[in-house]
Amino acid sequence: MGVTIKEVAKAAGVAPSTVSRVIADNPRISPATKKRVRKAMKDLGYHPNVNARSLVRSSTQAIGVVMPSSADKALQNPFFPEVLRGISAVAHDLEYSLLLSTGETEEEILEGVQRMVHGNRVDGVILLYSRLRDKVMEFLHEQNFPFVIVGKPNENIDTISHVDNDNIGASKEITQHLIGLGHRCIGFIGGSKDLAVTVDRITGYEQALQQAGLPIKKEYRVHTEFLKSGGRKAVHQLFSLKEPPTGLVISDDLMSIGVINMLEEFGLYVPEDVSIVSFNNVYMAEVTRPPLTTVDINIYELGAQACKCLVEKIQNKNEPAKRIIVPFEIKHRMSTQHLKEETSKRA
Amino acid sequence: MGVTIKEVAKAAGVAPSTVSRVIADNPRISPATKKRVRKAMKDLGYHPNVNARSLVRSSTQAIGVVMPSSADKALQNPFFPEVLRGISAVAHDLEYSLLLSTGETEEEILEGVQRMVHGNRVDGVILLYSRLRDKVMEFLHEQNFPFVIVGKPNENIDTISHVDNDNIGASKEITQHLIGLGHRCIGFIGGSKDLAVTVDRITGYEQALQQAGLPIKKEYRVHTEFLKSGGRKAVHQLFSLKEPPTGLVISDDLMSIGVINMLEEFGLYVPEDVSIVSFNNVYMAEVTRPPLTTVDINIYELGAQACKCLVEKIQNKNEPAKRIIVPFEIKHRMSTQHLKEETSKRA
DNA sequence: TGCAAAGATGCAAACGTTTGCCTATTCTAA
DNA sequence: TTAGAATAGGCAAACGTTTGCATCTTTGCA
Repeated sequence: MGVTIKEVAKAAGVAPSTVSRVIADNPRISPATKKRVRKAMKDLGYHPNVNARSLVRSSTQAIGVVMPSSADKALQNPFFPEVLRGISAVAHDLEYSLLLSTGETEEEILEGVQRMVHGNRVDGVILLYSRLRDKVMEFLHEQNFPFVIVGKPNENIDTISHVDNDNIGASKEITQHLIGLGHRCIGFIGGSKDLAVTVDRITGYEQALQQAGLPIKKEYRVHTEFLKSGGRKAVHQLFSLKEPPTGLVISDDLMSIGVINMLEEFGLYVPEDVSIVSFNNVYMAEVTRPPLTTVDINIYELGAQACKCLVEKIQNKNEPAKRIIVPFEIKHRMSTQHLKEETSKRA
Repeated sequence: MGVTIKEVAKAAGVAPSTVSRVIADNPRISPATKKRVRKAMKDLGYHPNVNARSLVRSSTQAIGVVMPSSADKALQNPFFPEVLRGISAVAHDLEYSLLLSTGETEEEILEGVQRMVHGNRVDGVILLYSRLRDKVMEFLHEQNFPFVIVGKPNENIDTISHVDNDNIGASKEITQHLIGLGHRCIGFIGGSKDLAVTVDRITGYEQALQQAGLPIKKEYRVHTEFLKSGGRKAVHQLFSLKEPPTGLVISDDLMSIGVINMLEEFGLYVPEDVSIVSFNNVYMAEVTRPPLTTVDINIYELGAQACKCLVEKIQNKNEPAKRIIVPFEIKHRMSTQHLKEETSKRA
C-alpha cells in the first residue's frame, strides 16, 4: 500500500540504507545525494512507517496519558482539556504522539496502561491524577517505566518525577485573603481525601487558620465527590451549624458554582452572605455569577512541563527524578467581600 | 528487554509459529499444546510486541481522535470529555487504543493527522467536529482512509459515515416549546455558521417560527465565538432592540450560562424576564442557577456509536457509508416560563 | 494391511526500518 | 608515488511478529 524506503532507494539510485540516513540527516551522506533522495521521496509521496521504525529502535515516539476513572463526573472538569492542551503542545513540538487511556473503573484503567507499556506502545506515561495507593502508579514504579505525575505522589515522593503547584502555599494565601476580609468562621469544601491535592489544600487552609489564631473545627470541613446528593446534604449540614461559616475555601471552581447555587436555595447569597474562594481558574469561573475569586494554578503549564519532563526522562534513562513547581496566581474577582458588621458581631 | 515469542517457544518446546497461533487461539493447535504454551507465557511474563505485529499485519489496533483547534475555548466544553468517554468505552471493549490529536491551528491539526495516517499509526480516524471546507476531512476523504464524523459533514454527506442527532428536529421541538409558552419574540444565539451543527439548529428554529406564523427576523440571530467581548456586544445589541426577545434558543449550555450572567448585568432575569432553552445537557446545566431546560443529545452515545461504526469500517473495507442518528430528549427544568401578561400585551 | 485424509506442528519468508561494519573512491602529505 | 586518512555509500543482519506451505503423525476405512 504505502511506498517504502526501497522504492525510494531505487528511484534515487541508491541503497535503502542511504535513504534511511537521509531521513536521519546523517552527515555521512553528501548534500548532492541528499537532495536527490529527498526529491525522490517527495515525488513518490514517501512517509516512513513508524511501526517498522519502532520495532528496530524499540521506541515508539508516543507517550501515554492516563485520565482518572470516568465513572465520576470529574472528567467533565475543564481541567483535563486544558492540561491536555499543554501536553499536546509540547508533544507536537517534540514530534511525539499522544495515547489516551481511560476507563470506567480503576481496574480498567490499569489494564489499559498495562497494554500500553507491555505492548511497547509508548515510551513513557503521564498520570493526570494522584491518589493514595494507586495501582497504576505502583505498576509503573515497579516496572521502572518512565512516568511523571501531574500532582503530587503520595508515596516515594523523591523518586517519582512530578509537576505540581505549591498547593499548601496557595491554599494558605487564599485563606489568608478571607481572614484579611474579616472572616473568622471559614469552612473548607473539597474532594476525596485520597487525592493528594485535597490534602495539601486542607493543610494550607489549616496553617492559615492556625497562624491567625483561629480554631480549626472538624465540622467546618466537608468532603464530597462532586456535588451529588451526598454533597448537598453535607453543605446543608454545614450551614445548619449554630455558627455557620461566613467564608468558604473550595477546592475546585466547578464545586464553587454548585455550592453557590445550593446556597441560594437556602436564601444565602454570594458574596453578601458568604464569601467564596476556590481553585483552578477555569474559564467558567470568569463567566459565572458572581465571577469567582480563585487561584489560577496555570493548568496549561502543568501539562507542558509534565510532557517536557517526561521526554527528558525518556531520552536519558538516568535523568534524576524531578519536582517541578509551577507558580500560581490569585485572581481577585467578585465572590468575596468584607464581613458585614452584624455578622461579625455575632462571632 | 521484553521477553519474545522465541523465548516462550523455547520454554514450551515448540516453534515460534506455534506460540503465535496459540495467541491467536488458532484451532489447529491441540488443547494440550495450548495449555503448555500458555503456561510458558505466563511464567515468563510474555506480552506480544504490538509494533512487530502491526508491521506484518499492517494494522495497528489504534484509532485516531481529532479534536478541534484548541485555540478557542471550545475545548473546555464538557462535550469533549463526554464523547471521549463514549469512544473510549467501546474502544476498550474492542481492544483498540486511542491516539489523540489536537493543535492550536488548523494547520497543526492537519499535520498531526497526516503523521497519524501516513505513518501507519492508526487504522481509522474519528473527527469530533465538522466545519465547512475542513482540510482534515478533505485529506481523509481523498486518501480514502476510514473515518467517521461526529456531527454532520457539510459535503459528500452520502459517502461519509457520520453519527449525529436530528438537530433540525430537536431545535424545532425546543423552539416550539418556547412558542407554546406564549413567546412570540424568540432569538437565536449560536456559534460559527461554519459549523454544521449551528446551521441545523438555526434551520429547526426557523422552521418552528415559520410554522407558527411568526416572522423570522435577521436581527434576532447572533453568532458569537464563545462569549468573548464580541459576544457581549452582540447580546447587548440584541436586547437594545425596540422589541427585544423574550425567549432565547441557545446552541450550547455553556453559552447559556454566560448569557444568563450577562443578562443579569442588564437587570434581566431568567426565567422571569427571558426564557432560555439550549442544547447538550452537560452536567453544569443541572447544577447552575436556574437549572437549564435543554435538549439532551446523548453525547456519550454519539461517541460510542462513532467508534463502533469506525471499527466496522476498518474491519470491512467496503462497508457502506452510514448515517447514524442518536435520539435526543428534552430535559425540562427551570429556565423557561410562561410569557408574562404585560409583556405579551406589548407585542 | 495399506493408503488417503485429517490433525498437529515446524520452516522460513515477509513486513519496513535502522545500523554496525565493510568497501571503494578521493585526498593529503611526505 | 604511495601509504594512510577521510569521505561516501552499500550489504546484510536484526527488530518480533504472522502466515503460507511443507512435513510428520495419527486415524479411519476399505
